[in-house]
Amino acid sequence: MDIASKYDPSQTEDKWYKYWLDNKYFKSVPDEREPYTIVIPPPNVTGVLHMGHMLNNTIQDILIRRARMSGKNALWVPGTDHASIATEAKVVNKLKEEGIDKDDLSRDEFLKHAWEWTDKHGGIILKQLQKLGASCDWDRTCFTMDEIRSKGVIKSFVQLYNEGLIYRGVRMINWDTKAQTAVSDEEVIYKEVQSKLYYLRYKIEGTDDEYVTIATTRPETILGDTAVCVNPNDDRFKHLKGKRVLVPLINRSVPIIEDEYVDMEFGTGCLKITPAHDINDYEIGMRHNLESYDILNDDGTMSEAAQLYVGEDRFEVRKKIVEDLEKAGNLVKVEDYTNKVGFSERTDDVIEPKLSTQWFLKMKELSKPALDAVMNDEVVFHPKKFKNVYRHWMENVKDWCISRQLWWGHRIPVYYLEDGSYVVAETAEEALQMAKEKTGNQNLTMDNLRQDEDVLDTWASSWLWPITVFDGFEEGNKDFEYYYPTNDLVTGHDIIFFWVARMIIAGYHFKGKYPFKNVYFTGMVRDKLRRKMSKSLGNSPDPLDLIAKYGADGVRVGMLLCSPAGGDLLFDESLPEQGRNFANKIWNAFRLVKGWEVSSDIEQPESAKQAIVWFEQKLNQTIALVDDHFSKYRISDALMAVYTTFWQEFSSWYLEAVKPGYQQPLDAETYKATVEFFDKLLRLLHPFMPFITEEIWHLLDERKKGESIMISDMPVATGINDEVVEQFEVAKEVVGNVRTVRKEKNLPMKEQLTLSVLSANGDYNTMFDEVVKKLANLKEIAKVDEKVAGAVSFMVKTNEYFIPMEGIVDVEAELKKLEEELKYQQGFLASVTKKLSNERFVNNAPEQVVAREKQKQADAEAKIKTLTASIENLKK
RNA sequence: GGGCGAUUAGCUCAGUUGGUUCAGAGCACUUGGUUUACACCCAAGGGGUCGGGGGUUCGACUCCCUCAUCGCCCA
Repeated sequence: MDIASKYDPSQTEDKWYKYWLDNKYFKSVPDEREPYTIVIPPPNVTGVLHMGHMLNNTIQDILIRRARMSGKNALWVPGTDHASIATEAKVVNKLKEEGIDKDDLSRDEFLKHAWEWTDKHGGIILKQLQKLGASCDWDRTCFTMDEIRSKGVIKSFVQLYNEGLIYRGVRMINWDTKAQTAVSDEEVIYKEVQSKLYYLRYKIEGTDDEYVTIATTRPETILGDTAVCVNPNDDRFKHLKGKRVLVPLINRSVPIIEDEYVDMEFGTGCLKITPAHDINDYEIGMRHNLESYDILNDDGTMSEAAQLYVGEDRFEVRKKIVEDLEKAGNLVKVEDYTNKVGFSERTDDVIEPKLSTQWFLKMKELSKPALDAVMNDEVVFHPKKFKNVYRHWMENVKDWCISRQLWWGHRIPVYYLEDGSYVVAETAEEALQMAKEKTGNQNLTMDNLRQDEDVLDTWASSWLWPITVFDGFEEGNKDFEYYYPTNDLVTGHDIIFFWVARMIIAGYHFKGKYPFKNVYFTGMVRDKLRRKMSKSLGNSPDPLDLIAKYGADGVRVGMLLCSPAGGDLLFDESLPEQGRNFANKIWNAFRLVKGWEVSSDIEQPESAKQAIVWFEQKLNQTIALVDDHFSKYRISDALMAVYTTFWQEFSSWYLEAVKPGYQQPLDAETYKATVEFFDKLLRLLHPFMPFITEEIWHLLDERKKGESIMISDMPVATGINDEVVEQFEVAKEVVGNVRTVRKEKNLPMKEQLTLSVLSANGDYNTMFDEVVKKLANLKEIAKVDEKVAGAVSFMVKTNEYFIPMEGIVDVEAELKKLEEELKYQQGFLASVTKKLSNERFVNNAPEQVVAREKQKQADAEAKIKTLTASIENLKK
């Protein structure tokens, strides 16, 4: 058989993905098996795949494939998110490029454009996931704005409203002037910026030349000032009590008030109060019954209430007003200042705190069960450290502003009557019925009702995701009953509040049960310089290019090799390269095995028998280790365990040990065992590297039509004999020592040597002698009763080994080596003896530990005896 | 300003209830090796006072305090 010496992923990946799809292996329907479910964190419908998705979905696929091979009914539900503000912004931009202004469109016209855009670009990202090998049940693909999901969102709103948890109110919210909508606290990103601190003086009313000086970073907001505030404990301002000052330029008379909120150390100790445009000022305003002037329009220009600069942009006004204040003699000084300013996560607009009428969800009571669930590990976080972060947020949770002044989203199911009152209903028809009952007027028609213009926050649909993907708001839904709660959620820790916390809240509130049992938080993918990967920095490789270059398996391995749960992953192309190299290693191991001529006429060599005895145990040990890692969600460690087992143990030790001589056939028994080992290793590897394992699995042995490694059984450990594994480690050490001697003494590998062994306590174990002979290229291993003269020696455990050198032994070098070893052993013995002569150690330490120390002591003593004798011998 | 976390080999990180002279892995590096699966390879090797200081303990990379540096989240 002619097999290429390099593995070529492009020849296999699409082929096998199609095969899996054709055979419907990803599909899941409820049956008698135990379910294992993951719901995908839905990517933005118009988004493109980035490295974060790669990491995330690789992990999900690994979990799903492993569960599927372990006898579970595994279901991975895919889908996309309508991403209200992000998508709307994209559509607005696209229309602008076409010369269309959103303001000129009706709601319906705009939505038509948005749907067209969604249909065109939506789902590209899911196609990209298929390249990665994602084994999602694509027939179940959901969209947060499709019919079923929308119905669930509306139902949940109505329910929460009826429970008294949703209210409408005027509150200070975060206003995005670009998107012209409110955004939630979580959508505001605080960034440090270089700005100026302006010191402005306000004339005290009724005086000619007395002033108070305040400091502000936002001088344009003085037009909305309704007070100046000092700390009541501040002696400097006692004389101002009860007086009033005049706001510069507009000469509005405002009171001087006292509030402990004011930091006496900051600025001048005098604070201007603008209740309409600062959250703290707002609260002070509430306490002191201050007036409030909203000086900004929704687009960020000055409003009529500002009196001056009406219609001009807030940042332009900032420059102008400083000049005007200077002219008017109110500007005292300007200092450089670094402060933190809130920016919109989506539009990067500077957020304006603004008073606005919005819909809110009361969170305090709602979050209680969700907080408890995580604290007592009913929902388990991996890694645990995120429990603290979660608790902190949940204990300080604020009401959630759920309305957005956008069109792309779920329209709020609130219907206003002409008198300003409203009804809340799932449909317009129901709303009309309720309105009729409410007013007693049976003649009302739809025309008398006006639905709220706003839509809901995107997360108000995604927080229901684990429920709505199974249509869980329908009573008695079989799918929901079978698959819910789901098992694992895999997501970035950056959306712990946006999404994870709220899903848990929704799970308990609507279904009385957690939505998922485990949460695996991935880190952020960063570049080598620890910068977040982003489009604007251009530091993110295109995942599809990477797949083309290194293969999906290679990229998957690369993502995982360096991604502990919750820790950031510093991405570098050397990672997928390492993954690709590993794939090639597997390929060549296969090439070797497949290239052997197999004969049932020859006897199985003793060395092969021994190697098989060992590897069977070694493999068992690895299987158990991998199980253990998975049970603790140490997925990188699990991969590393299989990686080293395949590369070091299987390829470098086992295959070398059973390999026949050049152009010699292999006996049938060894071949059979080798193929079985290979098969098990492939199955262990399959969740990590689905494509190459499927390819080789089919080439390795006869397979029936429709068979696949992805539905084969995950190997299970069947009792490990540690003694065998340990003994082989000794054999490895002997081989390694012989190799070192060869190198040091320039003995070619081809030259057969004789190894003599002197066993101190007669416990020399011959279990793997034949393997040692083969791998070290030895004529024989001879047992001797006394030291061999004129030989190079080394020790493994308490046995001393000799390689005769026929007169070319460098006595000085040998002596030096032995004396170094002796010194080390003496130091070791000293430390052990010290420990053992410490009564408190012997009395306090566990028995096992003491016994181990005693064994160490005995071994060291034996070694020292041997070494001393050898040195004496050499000196003769 | 509040909180969380990190600091271990040149780099990225493990080190799982404190117990082998336990300081480890991968990559990188050095040296040697190719007619006999793979140079995307094989073999051998160098390299760290576990951020500094203090404490608890028979025993500390591991627990406590403190300082320094860095990162993240929140206001």
